[in-house]
Amino acid sequence: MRTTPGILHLDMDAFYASVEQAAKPSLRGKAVIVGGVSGRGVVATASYEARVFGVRSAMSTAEARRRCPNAAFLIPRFSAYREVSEQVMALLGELSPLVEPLSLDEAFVDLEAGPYGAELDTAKATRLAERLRADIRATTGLTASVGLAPSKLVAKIASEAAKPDGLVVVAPGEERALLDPLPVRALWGVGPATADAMRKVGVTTVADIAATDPEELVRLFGQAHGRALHEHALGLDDRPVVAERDAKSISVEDTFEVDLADRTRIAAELDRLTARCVERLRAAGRSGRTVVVKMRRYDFSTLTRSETLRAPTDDLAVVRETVHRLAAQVDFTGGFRLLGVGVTSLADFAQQDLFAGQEEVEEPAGEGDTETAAGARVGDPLKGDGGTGGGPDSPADEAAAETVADGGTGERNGRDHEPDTVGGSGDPDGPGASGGADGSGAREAGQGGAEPSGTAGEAAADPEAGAYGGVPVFHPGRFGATRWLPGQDVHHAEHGPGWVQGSGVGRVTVRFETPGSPPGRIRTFPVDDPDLTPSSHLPLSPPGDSTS
DNA sequence: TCTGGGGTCCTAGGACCC
DNA sequence: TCTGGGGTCCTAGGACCC
Repeated sequence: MRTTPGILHLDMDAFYASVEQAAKPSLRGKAVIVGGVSGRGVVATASYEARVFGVRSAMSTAEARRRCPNAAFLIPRFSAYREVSEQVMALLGELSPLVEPLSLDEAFVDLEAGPYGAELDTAKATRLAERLRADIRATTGLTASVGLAPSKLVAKIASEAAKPDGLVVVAPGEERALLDPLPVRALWGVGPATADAMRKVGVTTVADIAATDPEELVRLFGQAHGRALHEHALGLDDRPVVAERDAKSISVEDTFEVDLADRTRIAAELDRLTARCVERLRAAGRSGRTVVVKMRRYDFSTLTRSETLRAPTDDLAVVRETVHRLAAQVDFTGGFRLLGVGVTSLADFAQQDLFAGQEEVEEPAGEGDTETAAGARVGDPLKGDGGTGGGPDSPADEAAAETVADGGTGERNGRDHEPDTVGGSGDPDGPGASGGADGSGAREAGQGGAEPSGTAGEAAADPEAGAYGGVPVFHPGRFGATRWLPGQDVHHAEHGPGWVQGSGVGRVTVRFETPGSPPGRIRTFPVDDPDLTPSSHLPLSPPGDSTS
């Protein structure tokens, strides 16, 4: 346990909503709600002005509209948030190389690992935190709350206590004074279900948990959770700050405004999701071995079906076939409100295309060689061992494989009926041919994207923004209709930059203002006005630039 | 007009291996 | 042959977090 409050937790205040207020002068001081704006949307972030009316994160947008009908309801603009986030994370990086981002607006910093680590005491840590908050305000115009404590657990709770725009320092030995009176929900890992179970046995505060027999907690909440709960309630937490974490899964999902019951439509949506998922997989330079399909029914019951391939893949056709095989296992009666496609058991294929065509692929010798991209992608599937005890197996050798090798495991999931599972398009050819197939696969995935745009950052942002609105990003004239989403950045040939305030009945209302301008005025146009185009976000101007 | 999207971690049971 | 313990892999579901 540390003897200084050397762990810092930073949490930006009402982050998305605050960025919107900074970007849109007319919204400053007003209720702003960022999230899904469709019928099934939920609130991502509400400004403090909106919270007065009881609007909270994760509340349905419908409920938020009831509580705060005059708020501005905006779709999230992730590319703008990402830009601000990078500025903030850069400031954290000046304090220590050990920065662990939890999301765009939250991070841990291990101050002891940084340049001030040696001289660190409570007073020094406090000065660093105050300077950080001032720097964040100076460069972004936004406020942040900070917790300083000897552990991650307490630092996070301290930053929560500091909100908004505050700093709370917890010196070693003071942890329990902060924790004891808090409701159990304050502890990390205590959600609605755990809190409910605790209430039933008379445990409502963190002090109550601390006073409970750990064995009782294990009985109620399982080995891992039970133990952690007791330790955390005592303020004990020695988890380190971890800078780089590799993603363990990549997934995409869409909720539909109306439940989908039609098989053809569902298949088409699964294809779209698969393309997005594989696109992101490849963009990350990864490949995955387990494919997951997620389907949520009208009653919110959720089912998942997964299949583990014999080797990792990033091949669109392979993933698509697996997805359809999995979907075929479920009963479509009643339809689905949500469909999702994911890939887990990720492996690195970061160098794949750099060495395509150069790298020798020695199939027989390539036992588990994940360094050789093509070798891993092409050779391993043909090996077909997959750790299940099966023997040699390849698309070309299907019959032989069935009789010779795969004991019970191969049959168990019925995969052997589908020799294409791993081998891609069933191409039994050598590595060279498959390498070529992979190249075209990459192009295919790229073209499948909504907006083939220049940077990886943009490509990543677009699907997110599109998903929130429940429609793809705006395409002029596509399908003969246009849809403008509230909060969206636009540019008008005559009036310049602005943002969509609302649209309907063939008209779209735009407010023309920029981060550095005074509050702007509103104008209304036909939705198909050729002078009006979507645009990328403008950078936030430094505070003080504004004339307002 | 109840309940987004992208993740992580844990549990439990069955199969299989030694 | 009728009884096992430990370990790993796979699958499904669920709690939780931001």
